Amino acid sequence: MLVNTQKLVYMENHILLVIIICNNCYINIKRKEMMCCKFSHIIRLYEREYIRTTETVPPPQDDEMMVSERRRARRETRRWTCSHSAAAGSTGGTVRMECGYDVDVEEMCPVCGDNVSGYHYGVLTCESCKGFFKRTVQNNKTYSCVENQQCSIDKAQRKRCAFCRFQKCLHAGMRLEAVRANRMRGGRNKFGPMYKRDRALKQQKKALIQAGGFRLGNTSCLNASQQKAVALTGNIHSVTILHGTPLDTDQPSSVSFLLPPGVAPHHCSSPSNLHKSEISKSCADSSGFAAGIFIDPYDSYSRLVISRGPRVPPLVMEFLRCDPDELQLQNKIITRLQQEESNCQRDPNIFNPVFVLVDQLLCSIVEWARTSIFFKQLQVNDQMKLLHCCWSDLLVLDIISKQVLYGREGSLYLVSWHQSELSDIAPHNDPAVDSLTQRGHQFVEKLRILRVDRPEFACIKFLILFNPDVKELEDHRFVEKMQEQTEGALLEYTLTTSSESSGRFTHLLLCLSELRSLSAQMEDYLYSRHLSGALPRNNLLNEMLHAKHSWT
DNA sequence: ATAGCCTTGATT
DNA sequence: AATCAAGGCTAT
Repeated sequence: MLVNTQKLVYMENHILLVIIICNNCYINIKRKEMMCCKFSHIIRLYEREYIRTTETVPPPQDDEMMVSERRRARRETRRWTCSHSAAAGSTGGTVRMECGYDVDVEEMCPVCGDNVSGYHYGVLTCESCKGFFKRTVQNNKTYSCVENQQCSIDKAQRKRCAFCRFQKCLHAGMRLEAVRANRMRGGRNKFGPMYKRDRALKQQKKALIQAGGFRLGNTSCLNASQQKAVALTGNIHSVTILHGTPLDTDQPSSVSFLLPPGVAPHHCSSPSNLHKSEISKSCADSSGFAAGIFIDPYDSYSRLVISRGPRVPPLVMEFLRCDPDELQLQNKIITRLQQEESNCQRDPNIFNPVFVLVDQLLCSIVEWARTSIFFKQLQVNDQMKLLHCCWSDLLVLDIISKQVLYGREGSLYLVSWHQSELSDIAPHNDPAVDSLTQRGHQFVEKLRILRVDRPEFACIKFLILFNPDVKELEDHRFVEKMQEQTEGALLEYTLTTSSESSGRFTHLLLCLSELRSLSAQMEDYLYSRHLSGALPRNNLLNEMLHAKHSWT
């Protein structure tokens, strides 16, 4: 396939990664055509830009390494403190504060506020509460409270009321079943994955706080209550994590059905269905960075922020910020459709607006991915592998989410100012298309009933994008970690918006499986059209189809 | 009884 | 081999 100048001029309005993806295909398919100098020039431009963007973003730190480093620091501090206090003849606790050990608010024991020493019986706690919980459970102790069972438990008073201390342990999430009946030493228990997930959640918060620090100058500008709020979010919840796409048609050759004026998006009643501009505004309201990071429920300003809607976890907020501006997207689609139509005036039969639309959506999806948080840190090879594997899932999700968020029943929302009747769009006799549109329609209805909102769609997009099952990734660990963090963020969000515990989260993951099945069907259909020569050549859709099938 | 440190052993 | 969350030991 030849790259012509017109195509490149057209594409420079879009994204350089599109060209890089084409580049990959050229390497695989027709290496000689890579020698096109204009093309190579743009590749170089992209590479320069890629290096520039990745160099400015610090890589996320390995959470396990951080935990082990912190522990080592604690151990050293403890030793230092002990020797120091022995020499000074004082108790360790106060000296520790003076020795310069960076007291991390996130390391406070949820029971007594002492420094945590690691995960114990399901929760990050201090050594003393670990021992207390163990003794209580192992020896079947029963306590009683001489007051009104509401004793305050802190480091100084934790010995005063064992009853309230134990209650607080249970309330913090410490698990009776983690104390071994057979008293076996060593080894690991079934809570390992839970600890891992909790670490991922904490790491996600840390990454965002660090990112916030870059913009704010220094995290030390947080006040005490803000820091405390950061520390208090993110307890482990006992959840079951389940691990577990269309509407393309043969069209009459005209874009007229897309162009008339008039219908504004609706179905945006939920506070979570904010458009990007609204999200930006909400972010600007909160220290110029992701709203919700520094929320303290006891602070009056934060209460004001909270009262506007559910607390959106910081990572979800970042995902929302990555969402492309819907209006700009629509303008691109219209411009491209008009452009393609005028290009095809001599031969109207070769112009198919739906394929142009799908191709343009694909371009936008790739642009979104390339500029998105974390994804842009990956090497280009990994970016391409991930996109080659998930483009159809993202495409279907994009179309489906538009129907759920902005569409009307019985209509197909394609651009904001016009909703076509399904019957206008799909006058066909192709059973494959019928099946796809029917499945797509049912799926949209299902998601409408579920009231899936923008933050959830944003998370699902990243869950699709960071797929650790993609083979031969150079940085598989990073992708895996991002998937975990995204899952954690989605879980956290659903827990704040839904009363049904982790049920909604599980439900959304099941929807994701359904989406993948739908997208596989769509891809098969598109590929069959591609083989029969019905798809226009020289576009991204073509490249994607080709790339995926040349891999598998 | 408490709590800081040590030992153990499955998992990575 | 390193990790780390269990249980164990023991000075207070």
